[in-house]
Amino acid sequence: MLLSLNLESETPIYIQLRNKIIEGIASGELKRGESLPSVRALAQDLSVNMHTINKAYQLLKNDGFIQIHRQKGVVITLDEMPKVTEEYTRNLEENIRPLIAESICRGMEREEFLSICEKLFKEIKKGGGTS
Amino acid sequence: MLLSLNLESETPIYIQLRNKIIEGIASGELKRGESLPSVRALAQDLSVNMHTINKAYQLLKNDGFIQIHRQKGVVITLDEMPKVTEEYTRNLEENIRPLIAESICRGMEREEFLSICEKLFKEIKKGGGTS
Amino acid sequence: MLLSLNLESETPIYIQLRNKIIEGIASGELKRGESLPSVRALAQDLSVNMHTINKAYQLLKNDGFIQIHRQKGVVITLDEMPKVTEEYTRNLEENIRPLIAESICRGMEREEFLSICEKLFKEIKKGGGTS
Amino acid sequence: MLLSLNLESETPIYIQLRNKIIEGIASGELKRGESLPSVRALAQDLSVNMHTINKAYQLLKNDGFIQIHRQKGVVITLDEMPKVTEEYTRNLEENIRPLIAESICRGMEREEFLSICEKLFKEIKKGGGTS
DNA sequence: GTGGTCTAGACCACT
DNA sequence: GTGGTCTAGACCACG
Repeated sequence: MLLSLNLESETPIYIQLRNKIIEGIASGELKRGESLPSVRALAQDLSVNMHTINKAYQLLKNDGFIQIHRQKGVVITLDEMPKVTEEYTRNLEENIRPLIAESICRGMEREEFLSICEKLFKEIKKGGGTS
Repeated sequence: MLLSLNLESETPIYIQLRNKIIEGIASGELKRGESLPSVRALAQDLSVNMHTINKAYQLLKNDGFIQIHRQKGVVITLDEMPKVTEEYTRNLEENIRPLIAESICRGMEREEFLSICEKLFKEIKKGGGTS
Repeated sequence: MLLSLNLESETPIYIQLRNKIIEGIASGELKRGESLPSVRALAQDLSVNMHTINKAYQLLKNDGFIQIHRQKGVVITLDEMPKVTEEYTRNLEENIRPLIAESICRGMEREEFLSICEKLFKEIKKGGGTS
Repeated sequence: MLLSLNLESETPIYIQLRNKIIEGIASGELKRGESLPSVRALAQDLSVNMHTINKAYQLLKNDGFIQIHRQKGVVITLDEMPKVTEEYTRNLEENIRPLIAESICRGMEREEFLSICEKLFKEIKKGGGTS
């Protein structure tokens, strides 16, 4: 799996990293039990600070996407994937809401918005998208 | 228009404010040419600092949602609202993409995601929503 | 002479006004000895504050473009027009310099810049341009 | 690169700063990818407030002249420099127009004006100029 | 009274 | 140590 970062982005690197890995899981590119590079290795690979990688991994672990074993290293969770909790949905809505509001202001039709979402669904499931 | 802020949120106050105002425009609660409170007045109202309000206003001005009028003060833009530009769409996709990816991981069906979007569309257009 | 103002512009109204009048003189639309509306009349016409008009007139008077008589009112100067002083040139250069610098950065050729200037010269002398 | 400010000038400090940096880019003194001092360092250097420097940097970032890089700090943009857009040209003309109008009033010949521009072009490209 | 500019100093997130 | 956010309070230009 290729991880590309945008160092000028406003999005913190560790969040970008988290998102890429989640996208990898979503696309099926990263399978349950598959192992991820060690903090050190990945840090060197991407030439970013170890702490940054660590932070991303901790986030993913706390959400239950990955497991960190002393010896086996970092692997995509073997347990169940996290579910759609009520909290998650609330959070999701809170994140989408302003995006929809702005789209409305700019005159985007509901259908257009939805079709963008559909497109992204397909793109991600196919493992497409480098962004 | 009632503006409520969440001071404990991770989202910076000025972003929250920006979003609320955009939502107000989207819902039709704020109409073209309608004036917004002065920087100082709003600051006192919300008990936050003048500069924080100003930052939100500057953002909105730069995006073309409001105008800072020499005489009338701050008003919702009388010119055309900003459009759906290519850049906006690109940005929008970049913002939605990780949300969709995570939803997929958590096993949310495409239909469910889309129906949440539809719900939000309705909610906003009706001027609903407390968030 | 039609004076149009842009109330959302960053340029203060009284400066805009000053500039318009100077442009009127440059184009020949306003001739030596011609009279300008009184402060009150113009203020009402443009629906701006009297102080604003006054400020513009004072600027023009101080630079020697107009004369303000108790009885005859405001007229384009009957004396000699102000000249190109050393101070004026220094000032002019200071104003153009950053514009040229930015143009260079953006890859504009010297010829293009000069031709824009030539175009403006013609436009103004013909009394063209509403901007 | 030596940055000198005029604290008594009417031009806000952050604009002066912006202009100096753009001039530095135009002259070639500041090259693509070259890094600028940190907000705090420059603030101390010039004995102005951090926020003032920041404002200048934000302006330059928004226009695409610099990037604020997560690791390297502030650098002259590595991407393409901003171009001569239609909007830029419109703006430029609006800025030059009153300067030309006044020059005409004062009896400056078109040739003289153009030769001043040419002189400035040369001066800037050579990295000259103290202003 | 309005926004624009500037200062001083604080805390936090990120690397 | 970096930029980002926020506060508090001051002065000025504009209308």
